[in-house]
Amino acid sequence: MTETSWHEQLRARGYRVTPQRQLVLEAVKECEHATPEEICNRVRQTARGVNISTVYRTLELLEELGMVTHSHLGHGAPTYHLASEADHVHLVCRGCGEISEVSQDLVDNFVKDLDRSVGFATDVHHLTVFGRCRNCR
Amino acid sequence: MTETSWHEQLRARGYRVTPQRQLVLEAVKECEHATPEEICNRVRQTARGVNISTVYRTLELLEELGMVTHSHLGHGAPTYHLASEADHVHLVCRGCGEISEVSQDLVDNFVKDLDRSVGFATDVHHLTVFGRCRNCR
DNA sequence: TTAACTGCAAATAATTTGCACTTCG
DNA sequence: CGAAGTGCAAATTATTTGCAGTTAA
Repeated sequence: MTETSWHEQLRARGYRVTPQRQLVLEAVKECEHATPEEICNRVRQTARGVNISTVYRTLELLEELGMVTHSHLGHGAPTYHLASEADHVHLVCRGCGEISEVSQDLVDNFVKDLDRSVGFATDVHHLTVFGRCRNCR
Repeated sequence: MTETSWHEQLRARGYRVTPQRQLVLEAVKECEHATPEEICNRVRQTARGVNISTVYRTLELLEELGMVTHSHLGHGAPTYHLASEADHVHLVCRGCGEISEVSQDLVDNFVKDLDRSVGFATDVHHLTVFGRCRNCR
């Protein structure tokens, strides 16, 4: 999505382009897998800060617009990342806590099976698999 | 697991068998997919109540013993169920919110693929798939 | 008897909300 | 100008913790 296109997308829906929204989106781009808190801190490193409430409200909006998605990678807060870069599935190791990513190809068959057998359309972007990595099993 | 065997399992590890622990386990059995809060309320319908802290502490213990597991089925609190009945994977529909279950056979291939390609041992009991069900897609 | 357990109240963490003030368009 | 957005502080929700009193073994 180009810079101007998401601005227009916002305006078309009656939303406004504000510095806060631009900063939050920037922060999501820069630090993949960031919690709302982390995004807030990141933005605060710039001249202009943002309030944590605004971060939550903005992430909700950006998610509604389909620009970002979130995953639950552990017990704590969810992590956000660009939807356009969410072409992978997260593997979370319960042993060392490491988060790795595998390409979507690996889940294609699984997704097809779910569709065929129960008509379920999987949201692959939101798929997180818990278990143990090669080193910890 | 038999009634006595888990009592022994507790004692063998220096833990005690208390009425609260028995009641919480009962509640988990009775209401599948219950949050800690719901479990607490369930137990409170009996003569003896339990404190919510005790519910949390007990669930943690039972999970450590491998008797219960939990899933994150939505934004709220996690839901607990018997490990022995966790032979299924949860599908959560973003449209109607319905939670359905599919047998583990369906994910077998996926699990094998993950193992083969990256050596990851999937915890199938904890796998939750978000998406849209047949009616809502 | 005594270490483990529980209840209670207070602390923490994550998130949401009401409202007065600010700003984009 | 006026509706949309923001900051701030207070409210909520989910969970954890310290501690003094209780209980299983």
